[in-house]
Amino acid sequence: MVKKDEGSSESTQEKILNSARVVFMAKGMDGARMQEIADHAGINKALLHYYFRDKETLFKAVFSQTILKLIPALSEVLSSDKPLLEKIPDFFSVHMKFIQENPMVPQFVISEMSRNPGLVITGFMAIKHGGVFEKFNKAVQESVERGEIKPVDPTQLILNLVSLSIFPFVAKPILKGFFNMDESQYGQMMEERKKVVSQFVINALK
Amino acid sequence: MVKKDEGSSESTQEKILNSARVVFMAKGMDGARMQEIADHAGINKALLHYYFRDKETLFKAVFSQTILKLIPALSEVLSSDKPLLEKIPDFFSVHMKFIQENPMVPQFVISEMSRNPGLVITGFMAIKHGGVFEKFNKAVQESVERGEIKPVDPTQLILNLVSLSIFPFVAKPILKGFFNMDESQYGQMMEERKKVVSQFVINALK
DNA sequence: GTCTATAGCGGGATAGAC
DNA sequence: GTCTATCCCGCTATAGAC
Repeated sequence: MVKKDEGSSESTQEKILNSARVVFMAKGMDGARMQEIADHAGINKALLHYYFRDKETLFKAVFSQTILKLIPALSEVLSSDKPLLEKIPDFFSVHMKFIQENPMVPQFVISEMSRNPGLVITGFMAIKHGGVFEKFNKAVQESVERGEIKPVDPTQLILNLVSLSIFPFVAKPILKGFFNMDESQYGQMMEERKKVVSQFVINALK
Repeated sequence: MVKKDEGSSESTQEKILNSARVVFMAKGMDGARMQEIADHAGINKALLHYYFRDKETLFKAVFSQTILKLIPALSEVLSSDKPLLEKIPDFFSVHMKFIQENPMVPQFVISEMSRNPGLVITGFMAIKHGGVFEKFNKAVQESVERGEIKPVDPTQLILNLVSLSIFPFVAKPILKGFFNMDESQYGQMMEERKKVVSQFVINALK
């Protein structure tokens, strides 16, 4: 809708990818229009097809780029060398910061999952091969053995961490409407939430 | 794709709504095709438009029907008269059971939120006017005063409850792929989760 | 109420000049 | 590499017979 990149120093390819990211995230694969992406990039449709054969190709390029951005944020804290209980606040801090800076990503990933699960799964396999998960499993196990935390299934714990940090962003429009918050009140609540939720999880574990 | 309702005793209107629900949930508003809904209902496109003027009208009918199904499940436990700590397992049991029986609902709601936030927000206002939230607030406050639980922001607590129960369903394809689970293993994990997550929250509160 | 047939157009993709 | 012009299919929606 709005031209953004006129006269910038980005390459055309970069302009297209950035514009496509914005539009795909806002409208999803089906809702997005090649025309709108072209307009946003300040070029025409033909040139879009010159760089990316078709819509599907462009979408996949954007999607894998997005997933590759998400994964380091997910991995970073889980595989650090800190004791488990200190990882928790770090996890929420880093993870929620990433989502605040890329607010459309979780919703985008979740929405496109039902359209093309294979694409998403392939993307997330990258984490697995990094060994992040095994490392975290071991840290939990050792922490239990040292009596620092109650026995807990590491898989369920990760699910809890991710659930608690992602969901409130995904449900943002519902929350804002429901609690009658403006943007700054919502932001304040999410900021508060980083602390609240860390303490919540630590209490549950100790 | 598959005819389902031939010779059934449902009214045509019911057939349409049921088929539309299935197709819209699977493909979203943009991805759904009127032809597919017609096929699924065993009628033709023209008849679809006879009952529902256009696609938007049909979609809204399905959507509000869906929201109205979700809300009682959300409200039921929160506003019961049980002590707070007994509400927790009830909440997860009822809420997760609902989602298991209507697995596409959360993803549907989340996906369509970005397309039309107003529609979703209006739907959820029904809870507010039921006074469910105030009742829960009060229950938390009293429980804190009686020293049964640590002080906690009721809003954040609800967010925690909903996050913990909804997210693993929304992210189902990722989880199945990531942990390499088949359908029955996934189901078993979610069953296990009802207990695990109740205990997790109770530990965090006490 | 239910059907067949078709209008009408939005939008992805391509031809071809520069 | 970038443009204008256009094709053409898919899909919503409607006309009109029964």
